[in-house]
Amino acid sequence: MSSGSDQQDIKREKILEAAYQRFLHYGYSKTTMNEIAGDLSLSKALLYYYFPDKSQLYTAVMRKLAGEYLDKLQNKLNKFTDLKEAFVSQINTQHDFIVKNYNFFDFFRLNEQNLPDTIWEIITEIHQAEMVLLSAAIQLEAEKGRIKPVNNPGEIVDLLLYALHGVRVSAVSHKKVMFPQKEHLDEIHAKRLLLVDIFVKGLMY
Amino acid sequence: MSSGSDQQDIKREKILEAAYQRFLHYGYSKTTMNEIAGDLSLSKALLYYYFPDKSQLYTAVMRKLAGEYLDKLQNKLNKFTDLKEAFVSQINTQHDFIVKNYNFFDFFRLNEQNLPDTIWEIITEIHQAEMVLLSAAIQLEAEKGRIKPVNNPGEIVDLLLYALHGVRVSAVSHKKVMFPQKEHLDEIHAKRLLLVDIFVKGLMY
DNA sequence: TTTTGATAATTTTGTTAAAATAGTCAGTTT
DNA sequence: AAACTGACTATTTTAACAAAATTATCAAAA
Repeated sequence: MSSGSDQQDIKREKILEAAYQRFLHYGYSKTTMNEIAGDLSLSKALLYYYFPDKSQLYTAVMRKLAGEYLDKLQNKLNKFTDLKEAFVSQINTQHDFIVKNYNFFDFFRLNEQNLPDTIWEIITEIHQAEMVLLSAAIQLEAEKGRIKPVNNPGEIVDLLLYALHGVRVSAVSHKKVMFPQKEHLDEIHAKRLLLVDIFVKGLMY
Repeated sequence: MSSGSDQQDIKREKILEAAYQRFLHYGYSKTTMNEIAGDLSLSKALLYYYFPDKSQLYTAVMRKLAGEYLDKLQNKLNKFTDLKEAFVSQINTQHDFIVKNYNFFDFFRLNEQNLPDTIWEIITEIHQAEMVLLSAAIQLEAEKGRIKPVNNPGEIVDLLLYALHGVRVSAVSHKKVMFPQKEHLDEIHAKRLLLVDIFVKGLMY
């Protein structure tokens, strides 16, 4: 990382920030490279000096957000006292993250099926980081004897994360896909808390 | 239902069957009304005598399938001995149903976002029927004192069904949407069994 | 009442041209 | 040399249109 000069890193950050604001307000497809350059009073060509193309600029922003998200998650998980608390932290942190950056993910809602591979890589990275953190939490809880011994914590975490992912808004607007509507986020959040509650009890003796 | 003559009903059934075969092999968009008519050596116009339009023909087939699915589910759920068994029945029956009719749902995979309302109505009907059956199972189990008393069984069933719905194939092919790939169905099925196992335990004392 | 051939209406597909935007590069500035 | 730009090219998106395929209708026949 950061093989360039400090000056370069600072400019890179500025571009990232300007791009983030644009993507957050207008989404990927309604943001042009010209506009981002204009916001910074730079030429478009300079953007290409710092980033190979538009999608990799978007990806870089996404990567930054992911880093911030994981940092926050890690901080919270450093001081959990029981497993449920750990899972709840995950849900809450993710909820806040989604709410805050909702419009940024327009890109996801539109492309749905065929997101670029780089995006999937980041999603996978996040998923794996969560796996590590939460698996450790399970392990610890098992060692303390508060839940049944688990031979494969990763499998359990994986299952829970996917189950949580599936918790979408109920019958009325059954028409759900991978990305929920903004109005439903709180309802989803509540359901997830309930699921975690039941799930954790299911892991106990 | 069936306000027409027996003859009419028989013909209707034949059309439904021919349409089902076509949809199963080629999916909705690659099936033309001419082809269905051709399979039965009828004129296309006759299809419109029996069904108002193509999408309602598809819907009628779907409705029939849904009926068969729910019948099977109801039969199994009539003789469950504990709650886990009931949930497992649901998973198994649904799994068989999806495997058998996989190609029929091409329509779903393609349209994804904007399925016609009639389709959503059927999905909602199925969901509600499942809710009734499984809620009753929970109620019964609670009365027998095998799980904690539940003030709102529907909420629990709803949660489980959505959680199960979210159980998709893991990290590698993270690229999943509402409809899983055929090769992954068995893996998903196994995960769902595990989830039900934990979930049911979580409902116990 | 059931069925059809002929025909109308609509949707899909393919073509093209224009506009918008992404992306490149020779050359200038610091 | 590193940071930067204006002018350029390449690619993608959009709109307009015609042709083809398909859905849907209907008057008349069986």
